[in-house]
Amino acid sequence: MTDEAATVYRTPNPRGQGARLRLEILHAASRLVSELGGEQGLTIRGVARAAGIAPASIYQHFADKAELVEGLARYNTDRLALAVRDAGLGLAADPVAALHAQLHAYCHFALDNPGHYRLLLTSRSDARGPRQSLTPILEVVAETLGRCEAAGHQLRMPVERAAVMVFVGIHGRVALFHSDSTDQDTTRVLAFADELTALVFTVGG
Amino acid sequence: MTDEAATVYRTPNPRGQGARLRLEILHAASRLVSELGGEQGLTIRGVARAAGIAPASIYQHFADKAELVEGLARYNTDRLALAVRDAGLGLAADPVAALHAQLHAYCHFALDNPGHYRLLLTSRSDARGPRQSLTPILEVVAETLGRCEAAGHQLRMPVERAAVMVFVGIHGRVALFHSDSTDQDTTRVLAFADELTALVFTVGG
DNA sequence: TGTACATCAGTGAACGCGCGTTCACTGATGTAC
DNA sequence: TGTACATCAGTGAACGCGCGTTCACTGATGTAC
Repeated sequence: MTDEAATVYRTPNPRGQGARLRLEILHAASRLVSELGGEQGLTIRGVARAAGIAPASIYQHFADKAELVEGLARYNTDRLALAVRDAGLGLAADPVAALHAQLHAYCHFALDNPGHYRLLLTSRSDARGPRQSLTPILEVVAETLGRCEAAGHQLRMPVERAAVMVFVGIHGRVALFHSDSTDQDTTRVLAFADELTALVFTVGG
Repeated sequence: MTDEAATVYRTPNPRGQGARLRLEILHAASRLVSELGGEQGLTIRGVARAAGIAPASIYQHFADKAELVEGLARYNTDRLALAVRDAGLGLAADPVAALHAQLHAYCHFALDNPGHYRLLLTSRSDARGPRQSLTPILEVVAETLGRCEAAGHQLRMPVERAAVMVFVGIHGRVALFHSDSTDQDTTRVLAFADELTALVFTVGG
């Protein structure tokens, strides 16, 4: 019997380690969101199946489905923000390089995790919308742009506007990439990001 | 009994006019997509309720749910393409004005019909993706940009690239608008479109 | 050291629901003879 | 002009399904006395 294991009780986590299952659930849900390409079709029962547990077990860690989805969105927003921040770290000396690295990191996350990207832009967590959750990233970009300007790279508009410009444009490009299965050339998305970035400076580069 | 009417047969369309119901179904579904803000939650039974008919009646006009959704996407893509085309019509003398009018028309459609916009960008009609369906619009924009260039407004890049740039950027802005209930100032989206358009020219305007 | 008990991690079975789809039907209207 | 029949627009009732959620439970492990 190949699926005998499935009918057998999962060996419980040691006492006090119940929170481990919470992470396992989030991982399983993440996997599912990746496979499904979004929130649509994501079900409590499906997550339970993917995690190898009983559906009821999920309710020990999430009050309901909405809370699970919200937890998932938050989890992945944090991952994305970290990736962008980290990308600029060793490049304080060359702010333009840092800017490109950060934007490329953003693109890579979005391209490698279509389902999650869609989820964190779609999900309407009651209190804070996606804009709220993406604001930290915008601020990082704005700050880097500011350092570019200070280093003598003249902008065609105020720093904040430029940050929105670049960010929003890249978002559009990524969204189009996701919705068109024909256009699967990652490098073209990165090229677009570079090209758009060049536009906000008076001299491209 | 208030809902007596609901339990009564709809008076059938005259013979040969059965196709009318197809349109009524599409209209009802459109209304629903607007209310729901997207494809999610759109059901055959819900459409039937909204149209005041029996669920089974839908199958006379659409083979299954997928075909209904595809018909809906096509219907609205056509509406959008027409709106953009029309916006530039009386403005052959001033291509820059035509460009702005077209892009504003695009924004207005997207802002006024969030559900439809989401739908036509999300829906994966088996054969042609959204890119295919949006291509005509891109071509209209490219053509107008070409006329701008011919009229002496110098572009910072080839016409096709500029069209993609503007189009994709606006799409990003609109998408962000939709996903952030805080940011409901339509004029800012239009301003963004203008600002982005200015960027692809050597001198803004 | 023993034992009763509380706590913890996790489960099986059931609930009511709305869904997509199918099928044999109804009743009105046109057509052939 | 009458009548049998085909066609058309649309329907009611039922199907099987997977869903979210609840509830009383199981069995292991720690704690109090």
